[in-house]
Order: sequence, then structure tokens, then C-alpha cells
Amino acid sequence: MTQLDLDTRETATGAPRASDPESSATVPAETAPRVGRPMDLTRDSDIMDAALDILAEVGYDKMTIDMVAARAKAGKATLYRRWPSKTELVVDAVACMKNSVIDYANLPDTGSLRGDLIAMMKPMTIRENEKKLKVMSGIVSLIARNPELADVVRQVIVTPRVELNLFFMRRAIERGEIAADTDIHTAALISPSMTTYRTLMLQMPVDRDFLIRVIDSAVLPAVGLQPEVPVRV
Amino acid sequence: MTQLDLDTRETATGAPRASDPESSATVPAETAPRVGRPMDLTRDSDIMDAALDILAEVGYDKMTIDMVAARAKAGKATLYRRWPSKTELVVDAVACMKNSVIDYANLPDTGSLRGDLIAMMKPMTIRENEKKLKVMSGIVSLIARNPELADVVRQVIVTPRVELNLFFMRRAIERGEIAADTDIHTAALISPSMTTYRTLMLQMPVDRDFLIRVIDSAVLPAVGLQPEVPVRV
Amino acid sequence: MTQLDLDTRETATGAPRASDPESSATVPAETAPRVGRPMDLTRDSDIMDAALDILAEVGYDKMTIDMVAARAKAGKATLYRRWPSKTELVVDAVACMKNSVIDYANLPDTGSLRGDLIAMMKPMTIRENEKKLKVMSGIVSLIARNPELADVVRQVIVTPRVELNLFFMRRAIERGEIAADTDIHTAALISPSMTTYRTLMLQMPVDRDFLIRVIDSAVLPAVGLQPEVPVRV
Amino acid sequence: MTQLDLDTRETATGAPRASDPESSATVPAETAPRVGRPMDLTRDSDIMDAALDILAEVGYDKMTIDMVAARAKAGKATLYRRWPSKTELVVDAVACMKNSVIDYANLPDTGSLRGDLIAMMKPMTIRENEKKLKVMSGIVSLIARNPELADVVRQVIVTPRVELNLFFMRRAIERGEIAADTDIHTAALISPSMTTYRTLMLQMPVDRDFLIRVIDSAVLPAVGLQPEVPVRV
DNA sequence: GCCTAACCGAGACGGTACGTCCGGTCTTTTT
DNA sequence: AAAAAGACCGGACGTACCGTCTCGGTTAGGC
Repeated sequence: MTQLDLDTRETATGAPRASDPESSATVPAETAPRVGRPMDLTRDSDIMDAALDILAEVGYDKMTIDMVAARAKAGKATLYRRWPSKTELVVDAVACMKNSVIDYANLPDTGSLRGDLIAMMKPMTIRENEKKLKVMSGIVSLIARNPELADVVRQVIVTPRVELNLFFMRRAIERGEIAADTDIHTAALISPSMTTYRTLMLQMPVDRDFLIRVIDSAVLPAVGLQPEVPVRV
Repeated sequence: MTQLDLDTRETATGAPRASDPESSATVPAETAPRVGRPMDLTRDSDIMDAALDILAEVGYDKMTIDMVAARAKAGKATLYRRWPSKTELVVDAVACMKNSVIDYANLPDTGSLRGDLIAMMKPMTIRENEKKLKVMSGIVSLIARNPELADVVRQVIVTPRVELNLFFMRRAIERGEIAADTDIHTAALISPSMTTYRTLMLQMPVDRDFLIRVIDSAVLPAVGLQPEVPVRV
Repeated sequence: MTQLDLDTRETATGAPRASDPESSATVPAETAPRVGRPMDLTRDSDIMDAALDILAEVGYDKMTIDMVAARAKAGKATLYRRWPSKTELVVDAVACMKNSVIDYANLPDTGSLRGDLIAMMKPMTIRENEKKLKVMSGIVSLIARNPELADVVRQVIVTPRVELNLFFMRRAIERGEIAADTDIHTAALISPSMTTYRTLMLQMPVDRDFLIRVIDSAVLPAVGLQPEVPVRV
Repeated sequence: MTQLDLDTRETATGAPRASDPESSATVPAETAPRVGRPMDLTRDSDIMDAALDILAEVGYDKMTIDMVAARAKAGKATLYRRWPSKTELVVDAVACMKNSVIDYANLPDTGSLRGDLIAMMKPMTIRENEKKLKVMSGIVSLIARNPELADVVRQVIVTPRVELNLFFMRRAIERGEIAADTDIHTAALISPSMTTYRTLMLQMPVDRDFLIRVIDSAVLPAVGLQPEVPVRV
């Protein structure tokens, strides 16, 4: 179904790397007459890891290129050879951080949309590391500032969550749980929107209670379902 | 009811003005023993207007204090005498931009929640100037970067919209349109959340169609209402 | 006679300072409608002193702008506001170091050219500080590298020594010690040339013995005089 | 007599070439147990020619190793395999430029010191290319900066000219033209000193008139001779 | 003829200095 | 005493260069 097999190893911004394969298939042995020392691809992840560490520690504005270079034991030129600016380095680093690509083959199937949605809550709340959240705070300012980079961020960060909701809702339609003409495109946006809003604008934690309330009070009604146990506040 | 009579003339951040009391000893209970040239209050709005212009044109990061001072034909010291930092200047400028303080006395009353919500749409879609939207993009990066200032921004920018929704929903409860135990605190957040998300993360315009879809497909179901004309996508 | 009262306080390179007096004499009280904070002229000497210190300690190449700024407790911008590059800062600093402007009114008059020349030797050999010599080593490389700046260096460093020799030789002509048609312009160059050559190319010290040998074996013969005590090597 | 047969083919700085002895243990007195591809000696001159070209064009400081490598169509490692630093490459290149090793067997003998000196003028004034002079300007900065390398430069550039003058003056003593106890060591330095000074400090051309004036007004008097045709300026 | 080691061009690497820019403060003269 | 103007300190940015290292490919010996 939804393919979405984005190779996180490839630089997300499409920076000019030497390994551009000409996107050709019929001319195999032409490739490239490469000369010179090849880029040490292992440095990419070292640098991006360093960037993420510092991003989580001090935030985007207090983060310095020299800091990143020093922690990665790299020269500044090595960074600027890969990314044209501090901004793009951060975007790329955050993009590659999303190693948790959704494995649609092993998604839970609880038999009900509510069960499915609640089953997917844990990976978002019981976050494996606090870092991810802190990093996210930094990247948002970039979206607002660099609209031209929003596509990348959107594709890597935003879309998967919406796609996941759509996947569950389509399955609910297939099993006859909800009507086929439900506006699932709007419904699938409710949870990501409210979670983001709570994080960025309200500066409040996204805990289990909040997520359940969103599901029961907003998402399920939007698809024509009533919560099994009505929530009252 | 909801008071919220924020005097937009007073600086929203409560920046230290020269009118700090207790600067005198011999005249204890006097109003102000002020001497010397008084602060030219007309410069405040000139400066904030210049700040908003530039904020909309180049964004927060590329905006410099010198730019603002130059456009307002002011000295940098004049700015820093009023606001302690670039951040607070911008916050204040954005806050004062919200001259559309909600006048709860003259709100429309269409008789139905859907009618009320749609009636309030226009001021948000038919924006008098594109500037407002652009400025909003800039202010978000501030929230992400300066969590300590989020309170101010939240209070000035975020809360009013939620409060307005709550006002309409409470009225709907009073008139018996929706159940009294509806989770209106969650429902009132749906529209602001999805609007913000669409603007910041999806970088898409908030037009009339989108707002109506949000109301019919998400907000009204959340309060237990069905749209008069079911929306199908 | 030769006036040459170069005001060493004026920047030697003629950098654009605000104190350009319009070179007018008839319009005295017009001056300039100056506004804004004036340049702190005391920083000039602080910075140049720091530059000379470091120049003497580590040499031109190992000297960095940040070093100078740090020692002078100045920001880099303060340096670059005054001098467009490291090179010009050094040239200016060295130029202003020549506080030993020749006082032609109080020059010794021993009665003979040889006596005059030897009398002027001491200030060059018994240098008040070793620093000056070290600094001179650095400045020479600049002449070779920045021919466009050679004029300044020449005027400040080179010319005075030649002029001094010419002054003594003209006096010797007036007193009838040497012939009026002597090629004193060539003769006046002998000593500066050989001293410079010995310092730069031969890397040998310019001590008293050397200077006397130059005077007796080269300069005096060139003006048709024999040394009182013939020098034999 | 003065031997001075410096083999300009051998690297003047004695840079560590691959022919380092004692790399073998079992074959003690063997020449070299070398294996592998031998160094392509033809690249040496290509590289040095490129270095001299660029040195003459932009000067030592603006010359970069990459420039030299690119012009010589060589890799940077090829340069650094031969010379340990930019400095030594330049010194070596300049040293090898002095292919005009003095052939003492075929020196002119005009019968008079003045004739000899003037006869040797041409190769210095009618320089086959302007390049040589420009290169000399660049090398001077090296002397000032790298005193430890001054020996090399001095030996290759400076000494020959002085030695040549000494050779002529000794011959003049032998033929009885000048006194045996003349201070020829000082006299032999006059011409090189004044030529260098005129070039570096005065930035003026060393033309035929200047050289003749130096010989007649300074050198010949220093050795006790009067110019055949007295020069008056 | 094949192996091996050292060469070659090309260019990425770590490090460091440069010159620019900006935020927030301070110092003038003028109002 | 506030205003306009602009110099001040500190520090990050992005560029450029040096000297080293690492590729794939080439070119001599020695077997």
C-alpha cells in the first residue's frame, strides 16, 4: 500500500552528492569516471549525530557550527562541503533522525479503530529518548523561517503520522466499522494538529490522558464513532 | 464574562518603562516627580509598525535591529529604552497588531453553533492584508526558541481564539443545542490546532473551504452535532 | 630647511578618518555637522600598541587579528572600522612607531662630515628597545608583498634617513669640505642601502664597527674624502 | 679559484628525497634497494616552473599550492612528496632559476676594473625576462619571515654577486690597478646593496644609468679609483 | 609475463585565520 | 532627560588556505 520507503541514508535535502546515479537503469556500466578521494560517508552520520546532540542540548540558536565540527572531530570545511549552511545541516540531521520508519507489515490490528489508535500511542508518549522532543522544538523554527525547506520536513516528519492515521481509517472502512464516505482526510489531521499545537503553542506535555481525550472527544466523533466509554471532563 | 480587556496600548510584555515608580524620595506619594524631556510615545507605534513591516518582508532571523531603527528613523537606543531585546520588541509588536480585540458584546448570534462559527470565519480568511499571516510565521520561531516567552505569546495570540470558541459552545449549551457535559475544552482546540498546523506544517492557505470542512467534519461531530448539509470529500 | 614635519598622529595610510579638515583655512567655524558617537581616538593607539607588541613577539605571519583585538580589549569590528586589513593595520602601526621624527634644529654639528655621520650612528645602533628591530623585520615582507603600500613605508621609514644624509652633505658642501658637484644623491643612499642589505639579506647585526667601516670605506670616498684614520681590513 | 659549483639540479634545500640512505640492513653499503615506481624527475621542473610563473604573477602570499599544482597538472601530494612546505618549494624554485651560474673561466677581462664591472652589467639590466625581478620581490618576504632559511637564499642569490665583485677586485689588485690593502669586502657589497635597496625599498627600476652611477660615484671611489669620465649629477 | 611497491592526479580531510555581520551597550550632540 | 547617530565589545558565520590522507589508476623493477 503506502510505499513510503524513504531511504533515510540518502541526504534528505538532495544535496549534491557524488553518488548521483544518473537515475539511469539501461546504461549500467557508464556510471561515473570518479576520480579523487571519495567522500567519507561515515562522516555524515558522525556530523549529524553531533548536530543532533548539540541541538538537543542548547537549541538551534545557541548551536554553533564550530561546536558541531569540534564534537564530530571534523573541520568546518567538511561540514560546508556537505551542507551549504547551518540551516540545511540541521534539517538533514533531523530528517535522518527519523529512523523509525513505519513498518506497515507489522502494525497492530486490534479489531477496532479506537484500539488501533491507542495501540500506536505508546511510541509517541513513551519516547525512547527525551532528545527527540527537544530536537523537534528546534526544527519548528526552521519551518517558519525557511519555507523552501518545509517540503522536506513535511515529508519526513509530518506525512508519516497522517498516513498512519489514514491507514487505520481505511482499514476501519474495509471492516465496515465506519462509513465509506467519511471525511477521513480531515479526521486524520486532527490528532497530529492537536498534538503539535499542544507542544508548540501551549507548551504542554503530550501525555497519555491528552491523547486519549483527543481520540475520544475529537477523532472518533469525526469518523462517526462514539467512544466506548464516553469521556466527560 | 471572560474579561480579557487587555490594553493593547500598554506594552504587552510589561517591559520596564521609565515610569517606574519609587524613583523619588522627597516626594513620597506623588504621582511622578518626572523631570527632563518626556518619552515620545508616538515613537512606539512607529517603531512597532516598522518592525512588523520588516518582519513580514524578511522574517524574524533576517530582520535586524538596525533595519527597524532605520525604517522608523529612530536610534537603536530608542528601541532598547523601550524593549530589552529584539525578541520582546517583536512579541510586543505582534501583540499590538491584534487590534481586533474581541468585542464580546457585539458578537453575532445566529441561533446555531455552526452559524456562529461560520460567521466568525470571515475576519480570519478575508484578511485585510497578507502581512498578518507572514508575521505569524515569524512569531512561531520565537515560541520554539524562547519558551520563557511563550506565556506572553500564548496569552495574546492563542487564548483569544480558544476563548471565542468556548464562548460560542457555552452559549450552545445554554440554548440546549449541545449536551452540557460535552468536552468543549477539547472541541474548542480543534479549529485553532488544525488551522495552525495547516499554516505552519503544511504551508497551505487557510481558505473558506478548509475552514468549513474543519467545522463540519471535526468540530461539530466533537460536540455531538451533525452538519446540516453533510460534507463528503 | 627640509621641513618634513610629518604629523605621526595622522594615520599614515590616510585611512578615511572623520577628522578630515576639508583642507580649508578661510572657513574655520564650518568644520562638520558631526552627529553620533565619535570614534574613540584613544583606541587607535591601544590597538597599534597591541599590534606592535604581538608583531615583535611572534612576527607578522603568526600574528592574528583576534590576538590584537584581544590584547587591546577591542572588538574585531573596531579594528576593521579603522583599517581595511591586517596588512594596513601593521603598516600604520609601524609608521606611528617612528616617533623619532628628526629634529633638524637640534642636529649635532661636529665640523666635519665624518663627525656628523658618526654622531648620528648611536640612535640607530644603541636602540632603546629591541622591539623596534624585530618589528622592522616584519614590515619588510610587507613592502615586497604590497607594492601599493610601499609609498607609505618609503616615505615614513626610508626617506628620513636619506634626507638626513643629504642634509649633512649639503652642509659639508656649504662649509667647503666637499666639492659642490659631488653626486651626493648617490652617496646618501650608500649607508641606508648597505645597512638594509646587511640586516635583511645577510642577517647580520648592524653594529658600530660595521657602520664605521661603511662610512670610511664607502661613503667618504664617494664624496671625495679620505678617512682621517685609514681603515684597513 | 672560487669554486662555487653548486649543482643546481640537486635540490638546493636538501629536502628529504626518497634517496635517504640506510633504509636497508642486509645490504649496508649498497646504493639503494629501491623497488616500485621511481619518482618522475621531469615533474620537478614542471612544478618549479609553474611556481615561478605564479610567484611572478601574484606574489608569494597570494600564490597557493593548489594554483601551482593545477598549473603543473600535478597533484598536491606530488608537490609535498618533493618539498615539505610551500616555503621550501619556493626557495628551491628560485634557487633553480639561477641557472646563470657564473662561469669564472669565461669571464670578460677588459683590462680595467671599471670595464669589467660595466661588462657584467648587461646580464643584470637587459634581463631576458621581467619575471626574474618580480620573483625576487617575492622571495624577500621569505627571508624576513623564515630566518632559518635565509642561509640558503643567501648562498644561492646573494653570495654569487658579491663573489663576482670580489673576483674582479682581486684581479685589479693583481694587476696593480688598486691598492692591495683596499677594503674590497666592503666595496664589493656596495653594488649589490644599492641595487637591492633600489628595487625593494625605492621600487625603482635598475637601469643602465643607475648602475653606471653606482659604479662611478660609489664603487670606484671606494677602491681608490676615479672614474675615467667624472660623473656629475 | 606477472607481481609488487611506489608513483601519479584528484580531491576530501582537520585545523586555523580571515573579514563580515549582528545583538546589545555606551557616548556624543541636539532638542 | 530623551532623541538620533553611530562607535563599542563579543562572538558566530561562511570562505580560503595549508599540509595530510585516501582513492583508482599507472609504471617501473624483480621474479
